[in-house]
Amino acid sequence: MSTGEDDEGRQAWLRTVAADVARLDRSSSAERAADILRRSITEGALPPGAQLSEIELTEVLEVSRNTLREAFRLLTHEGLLVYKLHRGVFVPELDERDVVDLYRLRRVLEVDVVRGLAERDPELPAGRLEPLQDDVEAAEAAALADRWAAVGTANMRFHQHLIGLADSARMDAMTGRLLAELRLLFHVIATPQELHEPYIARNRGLFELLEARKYEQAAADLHQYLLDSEQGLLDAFRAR
Amino acid sequence: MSTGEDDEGRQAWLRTVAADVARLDRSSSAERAADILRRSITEGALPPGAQLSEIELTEVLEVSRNTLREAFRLLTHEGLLVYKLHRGVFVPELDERDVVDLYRLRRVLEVDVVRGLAERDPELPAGRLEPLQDDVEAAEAAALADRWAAVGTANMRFHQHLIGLADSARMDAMTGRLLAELRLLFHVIATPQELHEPYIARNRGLFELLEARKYEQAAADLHQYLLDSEQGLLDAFRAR
DNA sequence: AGAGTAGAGATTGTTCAACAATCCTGCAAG
DNA sequence: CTTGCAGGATTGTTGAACAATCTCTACTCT
Repeated sequence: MSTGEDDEGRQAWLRTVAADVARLDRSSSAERAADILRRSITEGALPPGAQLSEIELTEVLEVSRNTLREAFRLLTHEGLLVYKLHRGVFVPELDERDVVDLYRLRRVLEVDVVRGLAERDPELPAGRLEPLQDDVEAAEAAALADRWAAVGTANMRFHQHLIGLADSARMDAMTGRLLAELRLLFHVIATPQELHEPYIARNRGLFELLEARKYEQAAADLHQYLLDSEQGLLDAFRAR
Repeated sequence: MSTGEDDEGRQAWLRTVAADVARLDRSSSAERAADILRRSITEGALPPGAQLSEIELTEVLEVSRNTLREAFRLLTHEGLLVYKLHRGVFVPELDERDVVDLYRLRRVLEVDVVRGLAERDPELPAGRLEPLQDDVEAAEAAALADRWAAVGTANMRFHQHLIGLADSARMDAMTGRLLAELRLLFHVIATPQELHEPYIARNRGLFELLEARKYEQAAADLHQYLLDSEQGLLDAFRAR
């Protein structure tokens, strides 16, 4: 390995490796258990209101009670579980006020990210929008296959990647939480198709505006997009 | 207690009591330990970079290792500690990029809250600004007594209460985290006076604008306020 | 019959002791 | 100066035990 090569590329490579390493030595037991539970919750196997028995789960997940409780704590702070003292952990039951709260934050964060792109457009490396494109196409493909849960997932990832453009670790973390909670809300909806379908095309529209660097219009569109999405969720909620 | 009294006051009272009860049956051990550690960290007794030994702390805090680890998890998700697998927990060392990241979020959230006040001004109950006034006065009093750490605390509370005006549980939680991390940054600053002093008057100015319902101007002021504050922190950082 | 209550059983909160897995230190060898 | 290898220290995880609290049933009293 020669010493005088370009520093920027080397730095980028170092970060990639560091990220890989960090992914490898995941604190295993507790986080592995949390991963499994997280999927069960976001995919709806554990519906809102369900209680998670410690004894039962120690057997299923094959971890000790202490480790399981650490997994609970992890998920608690992601908003996917709530603790009730001396009564156990439950999958939270979100209501319409949570919808309003979540969408308010989504609007603030996402719209700001898109607006902020205008200022730092020059320094934005090429190919930065690729993850967004992949998500759009994944959603379209899933829709054709009538897999509406997968459509919802792809749409979520689209927004997560959108926030990712801001290069803010804290925004990423917050968005992860917000979207996880949103998933919780989706499970009370009977017909996921009409909930997700309209936003496949709108995501593509948004992506194309970003690609064309029309950031201000993209921000305006996104704002209305999120208002509509919120309204749709509220309607579905009241009709349940 | 008569039955026909005004409902709004009663609702408010019920919430107060509920909050008190919730505070009482705090999951005790783990959260109590976390409280102590939190104060030690935010007050600087545990400086950034310090490692927290499990054995040592079990003796000091008089809790078991398992409970202590749960306290660690709590603080980890507040951003006040970081886990390094098989190496222990550490007080994080934030750098200039974190300053930029934190302030970006502060600007987005706080400015949006103030802007949002314009729309819901009518439904805003009287006395809602009182906590802000208290914080302003506390800061002024602490400054007169040359207690600059207390000034910093009061200024922090001012912003926390400002966010509180939005009635968003998630914004409150996020702000709590952001401000806690900010406190971490303050400890690398040698002279807290020049860092906090300018913002006593600016907080009062902001409060008066809010009281006068000049929300748009308040938002603009706050935006610049936070830009200046960020710059001050960055300068102090580079001069360390 | 219905309301209130006491107690049994189940679940969570917390502790302790032990062992496995990993990291850090210092030292020797190349 | 780097590499490889003990040995000691620290963390990760487990299982069992006991205390504290909740829930539900059955009973008593009016």
